[in-house]
Amino acid sequence: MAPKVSEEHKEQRRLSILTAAKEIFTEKGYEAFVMQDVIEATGMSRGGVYSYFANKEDLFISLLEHKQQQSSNELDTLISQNKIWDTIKMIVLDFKNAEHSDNQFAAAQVEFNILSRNSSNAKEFLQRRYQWASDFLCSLINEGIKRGEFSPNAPVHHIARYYITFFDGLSIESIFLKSQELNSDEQIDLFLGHLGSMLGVK
Amino acid sequence: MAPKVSEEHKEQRRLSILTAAKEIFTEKGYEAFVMQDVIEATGMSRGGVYSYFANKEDLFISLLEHKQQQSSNELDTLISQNKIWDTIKMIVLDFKNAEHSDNQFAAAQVEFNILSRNSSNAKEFLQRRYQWASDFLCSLINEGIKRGEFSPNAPVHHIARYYITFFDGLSIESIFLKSQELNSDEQIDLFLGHLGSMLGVK
DNA sequence: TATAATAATGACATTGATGTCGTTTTAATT
DNA sequence: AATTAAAACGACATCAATGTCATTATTATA
Repeated sequence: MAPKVSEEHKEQRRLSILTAAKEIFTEKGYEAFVMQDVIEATGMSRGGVYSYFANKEDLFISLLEHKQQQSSNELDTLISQNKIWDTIKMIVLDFKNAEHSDNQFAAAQVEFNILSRNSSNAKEFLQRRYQWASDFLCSLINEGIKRGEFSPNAPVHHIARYYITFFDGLSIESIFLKSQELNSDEQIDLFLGHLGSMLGVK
Repeated sequence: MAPKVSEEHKEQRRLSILTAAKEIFTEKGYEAFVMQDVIEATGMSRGGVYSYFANKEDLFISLLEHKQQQSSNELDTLISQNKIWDTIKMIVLDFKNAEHSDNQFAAAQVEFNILSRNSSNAKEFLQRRYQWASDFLCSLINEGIKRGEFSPNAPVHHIARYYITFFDGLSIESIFLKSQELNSDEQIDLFLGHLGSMLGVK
């Protein structure tokens, strides 16, 4: 006559699956991840997990959406309190100091991008996500222009995409190279120089 | 008392497997490729194919080695007949005009890079290969310096790696985006500008 | 033409992951 | 305490791919 548990409880469950999944995706990457892992990690049953997420793809997309929501909020406050160029530098340099696990998860994401190219669901999601990232960067740059910090010498959306490309490239390579073989720090410095000159930072 | 067939014949067979495999890797990507595909495409038997290549990984690595040998020769003549900067521009701009299938194969390569991060065999191969590419670019730049074409404002090997990173990034993105969504042409132009300025082209 | 070495075949055992579904358990309501 | 809606369980059928190996076919030599 009544639902067995509260919405809250279900949300809790969902979250605990997502949390466990994130850890496993980070550790093993996307392809190697199997549902069994999440079943063991949460202690739930096969059917239980499947009642929350239809499959691995659904699980991963939900995870990305969840993360996106979080970081979106954080960024808003960051921007309101700092110069745009300082914010950008902060984000970029964060990549240098990122936890190993952050890089590992970024790798899993790249892997997902690639492996999902034949899934129309995932592809649509990825295109939206790319668009979102690109738009976000554009709006960041435009805000900088409005505030008089930048006068770019290339179309804003090209700069934004160049930015994304560079970090996608770095993400892949960090998968199979140690950061000193890759010279990622130095590459990031070079990139930051180019970014500054494209934006015409004053 | 005699081997059944000539070395030539075996080499021929090997080559025909590689050729078929390349086409399939291009079409389907690395992960989706299964040995059955190559068996059907060549008309050989399962055991036959396996007697030439131990598994998918072995097949793909052999394919890359074969390709590398080919392009290495082509490049040598290119360099001897042109200015280094013109050669570099040619290579970069080739990316713009590349056949769709070339991009597709590049995507399969990126996929291989990522999926093979837990295979020590493949990882070692990839590290060697990255080193080779990086060294090749370095020697290209150094030749340019010797000829008085360049005076770079950053360490040569950082420039080389930056180059590789950019194209790796572009390869990934071209997997799930059309080139006009990606603005790959414009990104390449931006990149070429940065490359020119890093190299101090005269 | 016989034979010996080996290339080529394809059926098969094995593995591992997936998603489903009939059953059992649980807890909110009466 | 009894009822009942639905949450959770886990055994299972299914599928797809892998690599092996006993058998068969082939061809260069004797």
